[in-house]
Amino acid sequence: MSGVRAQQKQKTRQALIEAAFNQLSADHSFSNLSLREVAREAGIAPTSFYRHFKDMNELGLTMVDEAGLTLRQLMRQARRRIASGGSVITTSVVTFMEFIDNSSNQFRLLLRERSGTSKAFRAAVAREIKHFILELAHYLESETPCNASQAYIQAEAMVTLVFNAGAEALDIEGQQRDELVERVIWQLRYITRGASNYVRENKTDSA
Amino acid sequence: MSGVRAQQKQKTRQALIEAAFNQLSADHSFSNLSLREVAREAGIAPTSFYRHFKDMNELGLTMVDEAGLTLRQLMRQARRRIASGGSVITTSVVTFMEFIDNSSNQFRLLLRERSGTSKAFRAAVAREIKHFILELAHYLESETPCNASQAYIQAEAMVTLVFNAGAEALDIEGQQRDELVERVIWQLRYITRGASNYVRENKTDSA
DNA sequence: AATCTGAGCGTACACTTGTAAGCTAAAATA
DNA sequence: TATTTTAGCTTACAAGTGTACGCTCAGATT
Repeated sequence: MSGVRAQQKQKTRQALIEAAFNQLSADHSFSNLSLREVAREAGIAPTSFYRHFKDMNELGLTMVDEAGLTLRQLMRQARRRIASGGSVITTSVVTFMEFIDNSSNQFRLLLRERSGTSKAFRAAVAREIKHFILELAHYLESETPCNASQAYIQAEAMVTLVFNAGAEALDIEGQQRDELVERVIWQLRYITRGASNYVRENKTDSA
Repeated sequence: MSGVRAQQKQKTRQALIEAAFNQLSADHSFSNLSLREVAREAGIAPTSFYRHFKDMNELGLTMVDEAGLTLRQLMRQARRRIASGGSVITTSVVTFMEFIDNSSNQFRLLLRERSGTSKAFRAAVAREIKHFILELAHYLESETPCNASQAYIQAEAMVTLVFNAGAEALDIEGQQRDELVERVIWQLRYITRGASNYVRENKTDSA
């Protein structure tokens, strides 16, 4: 059981995943991919595809998982940057924009399948985004004065805004892009300020 | 030139548009539609399709326009409700949720093509949403103390959050749905409060 | 060493797709 | 009334799709 065989299998499996990601672009979504094309780019016969995935859906869900993983790694990186003295909001936004640029196809997959035609896909993407929100909510709850519910609502809004800004960023460059980033930063500030303001108000009420 | 001919043409043109909308659903997006299927449902031969549209893209852009129209009508309705004494935020959100329910396929089209594979589609949807944002920004600027830039940033955030909540609402019902609506209402309040708070601060600074 | 397993292949088939070409007949025009 | 226009039709084709079936032969197992 040296695993020469299993190793090779893993390799072509990964080749399929990468082939699929490579074929994603601004004008090619996952549902546009064909099993045959993916197999061709991965260098195997169409029918060999089935040795690795039941169908294209299964490939797709695997890809969503992989994109989610990238996203979580990104979060960790952002946290590190913040810990070493960056502004929370700006650092988060800038880090996310790097994700858009460096892993645009991963992001595109999440973006599109979030509202795609497969319920399983939508659920998978929603799960990944929820991770994101929960982590942020946890951070907000521990670092700012607010309860769990307020933290979650706040985090959800922030993630939604950043994610959406990312989507818009895909189509623009240069100054327009900078303006977009500046706008979303202000939007996050509004959220933060508004939330903390309501918290203070509640405390006054109950005092 | 009684127009019997032109009238009939308009009728089947509309039949094509409606057939296409009817074929949209939770698990059937515009890019899944085929010219033949649409023609079949509209009751004409596949090749007759070309008497009305150059290709499916042209049909799609027409559909986006139609959905945009529905959206603008919705805005007018919301404004009427607000004028007759409703809470701005709650009324807007509730009205939007009615749009999601009553015209789900129109909404689905905008939702999906916003991040779809055709740049023309994305631009068309972005344009419709921008109308929405600009109208709201104009309202905010005239009814609350803030400058044009602040109003726009605020309006953009609010529209993004409501639009996104709509997307999530498509997949859920009942209590979860109510909770979602409540969350987005709070998010809008945070935005409003945060923005007005920053405005006050600026005034204090410059005074 | 003998046997089994399974990743990858080639062939084949039944479908669906977009659309080209040319016809028909009814409405519009002159 | 004679002519032109055109919405819709039928037929036809080439291209691409998913996948069933059965083979091979290198690696794993016994």
